[in-house]
Amino acid sequence: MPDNQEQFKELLKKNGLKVTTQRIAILEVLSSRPGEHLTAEEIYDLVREKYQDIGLATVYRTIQMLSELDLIDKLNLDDGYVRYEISNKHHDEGCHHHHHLICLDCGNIYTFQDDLLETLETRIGEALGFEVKDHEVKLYGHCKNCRLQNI
Amino acid sequence: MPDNQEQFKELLKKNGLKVTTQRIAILEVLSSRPGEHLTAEEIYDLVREKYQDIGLATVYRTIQMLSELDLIDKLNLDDGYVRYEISNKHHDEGCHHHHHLICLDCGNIYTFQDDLLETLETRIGEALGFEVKDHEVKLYGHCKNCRLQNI
DNA sequence: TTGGGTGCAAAGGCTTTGCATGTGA
DNA sequence: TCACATGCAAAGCCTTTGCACCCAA
Repeated sequence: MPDNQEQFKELLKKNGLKVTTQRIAILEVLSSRPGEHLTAEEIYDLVREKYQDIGLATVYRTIQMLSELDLIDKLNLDDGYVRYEISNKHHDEGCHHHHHLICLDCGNIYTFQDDLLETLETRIGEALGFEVKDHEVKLYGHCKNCRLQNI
Repeated sequence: MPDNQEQFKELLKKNGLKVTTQRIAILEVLSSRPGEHLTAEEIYDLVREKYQDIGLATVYRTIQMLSELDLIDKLNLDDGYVRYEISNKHHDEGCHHHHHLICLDCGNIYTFQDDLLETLETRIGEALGFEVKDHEVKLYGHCKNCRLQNI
C-alpha cells in the first residue's frame, strides 16, 4: 500500500517523529496481514524476514507508538501475549473497532461488526451519563466448524 | 456470609479439594467486596490483615481454583494486573457476567447489565453459526462526574 | 496415616529501560 | 550538526513452579 505508506510518513512528520526503515517495515508487516492478531515476537520474526538488523525492543517501542497514533488495535486474549492488528478506523470513518468471537475449541478468532452495539452504547450513555469513546467486546463460545465436528 | 461459606465447603469437597483456612479466608475477602476489582497482591494484603501466615503463591493458586469453579470473574484492564471479583452467576441463575464501563479520566469502573447484549449474541449465533457461551465487554469513555467537572 | 495444600524462594516469560552508537532532517 | 531512534543487554514485574514441610480427612 504505497498510498498508505505516504500517509504514514506524513503522520510521523506531523507528530515530530522520524521516518525510519524499521517503522516502515513494521507497519508494512501489519498492513499486509489485516485481521491477523500478531504478538510482538511474531511481528519481530516477520520483519526480520526482510530486514535482518532489527531489535525486539524497537518492535515494542514502535508498536506502542502505532497504538498511540491509533494505527493499530490491541487485543488481549489473556494468554500472556498482547496482540496487535492494523486498525480499520481510518478506512470506515466514524466506525469503532470490530468485535471478536473467540472459539474455545480451536482458538480461532472471528470478527464481526454490529450496529446494535452502538445502540447499546447510546442507551448506556443516556441511562448513566457515561460518554462511550471506545469499546472492546469479546465473545467466547464454539464456532460453526467445531460444533459440526462435535456432533 | 455463613451460608455462602457452607456452599463453598461443599463445592470443595464435591471436587475432591480440601477445606483450608487460606481458601476460606480468600473467598471471604472477595465475598466481602462485591463489585471491587482486586489484584492478587491486593487480595494478599487484605487476607493478611486477619491471617498473617499466608503466601502470595497460595493466593495465586487459590484464585486460579476459584476461577475454574466459576466463583470469581477475571477482569483485565491492560494495566499489567489481572483483577478478580466475586461472581454473581450463582445468585441470578442464567445470567452472564455484567459489563464494565471504564472511565478514561478517573479510572473508576462502573458496571451494568443489559439484555440487549443477549439479543446481540443470539443474532451473531444465527448469522455465523457461533454458539456464545461467555462474553467480556468493556466500554471506555468519560463518566458523569468527570464530564461535569470538565465543563 | 497420607496425599493434597502451603510457604518460601527461585525461576519464567513478556515487556520496558539504560546507554552507547547510529541516523534522518 | 544534533536530537531522536535503534540494538543490545540488563532490569522489571507479575505470575508460576519446585520442593520440603504441614495438615485436613
